[in-house]
Amino acid sequence: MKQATLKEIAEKLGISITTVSKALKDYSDVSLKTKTAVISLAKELNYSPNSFAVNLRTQESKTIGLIIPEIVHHFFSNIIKGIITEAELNGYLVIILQSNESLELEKKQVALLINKRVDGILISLSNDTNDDDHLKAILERKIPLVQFDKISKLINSSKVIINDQKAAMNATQHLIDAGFTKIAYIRGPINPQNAIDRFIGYKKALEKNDLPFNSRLVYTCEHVTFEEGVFFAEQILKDHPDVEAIFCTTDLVAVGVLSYFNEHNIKVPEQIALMGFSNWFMSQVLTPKLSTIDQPSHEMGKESFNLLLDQMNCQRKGIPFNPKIIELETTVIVRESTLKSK
Amino acid sequence: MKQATLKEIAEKLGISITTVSKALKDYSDVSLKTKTAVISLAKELNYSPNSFAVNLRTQESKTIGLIIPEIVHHFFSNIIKGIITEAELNGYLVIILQSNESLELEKKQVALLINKRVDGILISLSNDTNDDDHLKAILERKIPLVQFDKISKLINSSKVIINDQKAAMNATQHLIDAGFTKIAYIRGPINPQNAIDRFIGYKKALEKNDLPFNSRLVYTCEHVTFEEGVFFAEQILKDHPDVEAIFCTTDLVAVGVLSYFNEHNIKVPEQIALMGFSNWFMSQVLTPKLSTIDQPSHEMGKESFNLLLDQMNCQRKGIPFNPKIIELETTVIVRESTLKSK
DNA sequence: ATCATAATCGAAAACGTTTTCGATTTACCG
DNA sequence: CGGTAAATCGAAAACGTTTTCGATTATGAT
Repeated sequence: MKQATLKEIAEKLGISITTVSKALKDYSDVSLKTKTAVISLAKELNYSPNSFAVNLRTQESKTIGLIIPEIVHHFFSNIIKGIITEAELNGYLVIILQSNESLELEKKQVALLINKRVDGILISLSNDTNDDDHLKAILERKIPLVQFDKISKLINSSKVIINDQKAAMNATQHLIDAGFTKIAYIRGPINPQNAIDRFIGYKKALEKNDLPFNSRLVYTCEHVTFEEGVFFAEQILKDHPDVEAIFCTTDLVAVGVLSYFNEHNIKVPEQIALMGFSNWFMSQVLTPKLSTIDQPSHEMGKESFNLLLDQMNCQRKGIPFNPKIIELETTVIVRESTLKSK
Repeated sequence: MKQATLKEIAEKLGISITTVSKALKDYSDVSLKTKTAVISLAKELNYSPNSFAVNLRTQESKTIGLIIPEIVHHFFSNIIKGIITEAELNGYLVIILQSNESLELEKKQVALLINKRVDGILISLSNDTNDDDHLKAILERKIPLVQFDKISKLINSSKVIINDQKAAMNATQHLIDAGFTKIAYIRGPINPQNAIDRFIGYKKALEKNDLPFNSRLVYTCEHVTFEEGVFFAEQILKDHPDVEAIFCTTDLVAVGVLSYFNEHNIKVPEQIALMGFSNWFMSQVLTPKLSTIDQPSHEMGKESFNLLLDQMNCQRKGIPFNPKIIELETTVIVRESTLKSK
């Protein structure tokens, strides 16, 4: 049972391919009679256009590429879900690639997507990324591009982000308000913009409250893993036995810290308070429940796709497009791990 | 900066398109001299073949489709990771769709992938799926197909699964060995084969140990959520105050149960033991740590892709292909939630 | 019957590649 | 120098669609 083509329909009906094509696309210069004949035969033969041919002819594939550092990650998988559901609603399919936090792989994947001639690219940069050339290549080819979450400020594309500085400030302020003054910070890697911004937010909150900033209270993750959380928990205790609270760049690291504390009978928050970032599902089922910052991940995915869609539509119509930057709201989620009174 | 084509290269070199194409594909009937000339000019112009044209000509796109019930799910996102990394290594890209546990959407998505003419399809069925027609349509079109995890036995395709019956038997046996006899079971929905098999495994383990099977000890999830775990925890306590252990069809549900117990000061495992299934990451950081069954999710993704690859290769060469079924090993992970002695 | 207009259709080019097969050129040997 | 084999090249078809533009037919008014 081979796939039917326009040619077959045309031959069976004794008309031209052109007319069949036009009938199916409801052109006004086809008579009602032939239209209905074509449509019914097409249905009968279970015709559907050969997308390879359509792609070649129209120079677009209704397919976009998505490059993400890591899929097995509550925050990112939520974003993916937001993107692909929104894409499907708008007739687009999504090719997903995982850069594995490697710049090298990320560059290969960008090249791959350019060669595949996807209609647009969505990207969140890897922790390793300290270089723009591959993103510039996208812009040069005039391929619509949206960056989200981990972005490069220098690239003039649409972006969907949160205000990481403000969010980290709010988190730190919450700790201060809850009565903690000696607050250690486990920060993200040196490259990502959001790790930089969150660190600035932490510092600014201290300044604002006339608390001293001590760089020895800051620990830097390379890979942002559970294991690093465990490791730094021990380290912090050794370096600063009098630390009152720990703020982590992301929930996964906080869970590592908590795991170490639970293992060593250190009471959270009685002895040390703990604050995460991202509101992973698991943070609400831990003992104690983890205070954190909620990021609207699903919405971030949805907005990212819609910005890309806008740009792709402009592209098709030849209308100039001005990149937009969307900043989504975050909220402090207060749970048990930062409540001194308890 | 438009993309270079074979035609442009041919014109600049004063040779035919044919020769350019053959030179780039290292045909033996092109002289070394023209080969090097073509290759160097191609590199200079940054030539890469137009994939739309290649697809049309070769009738394949080096793209496969993946339909999965839910992305935000530790088990499934691990599978996805396994699939896309293995696919990329073999020169394939992956279009991911999420059926949202809905049969209707799953059918639409299968139709979408068929129309897109992907080279192959990987699918894990939704909980709603109690009907085969869309899968049959895939087979009829001779599109390579691999089912994994949640499969339909009636469809003659390759499959990658675990032995759910055995795994659930082992889990139940572990509970019995640990000294629990009155064991409630929170099972998965009625349709999925793996939910059926796990239930059978639970029953068989009871029989084997001459323990009575009581259908009132079995609770059925519709959506397999955290909330259902919470709900059934309360229900079970009400219905069977003397229950000794609860075995859950998946970790997420077990976490719901545990959450309810923690909230109501019911000690696990001292008062009631708790066993999950799937070994989600979070199960090891809960208090108490959750005993569970480990499923090799990453490997499941990898094997699934490789089975599909075998079939796609046979397809291309016209070699007949016999569907294979791979059964991966599971292991019981004993942690705190089932250790009576503690 | 004539002509203008509207309605309907189809030829053909184009998208860019791959591959078959025939044509041409070169090399070599007697 | 003639002839054969080997080396090198290119014309053309094919993949299936979309769209332009010219051709044909039908319609209606005069």
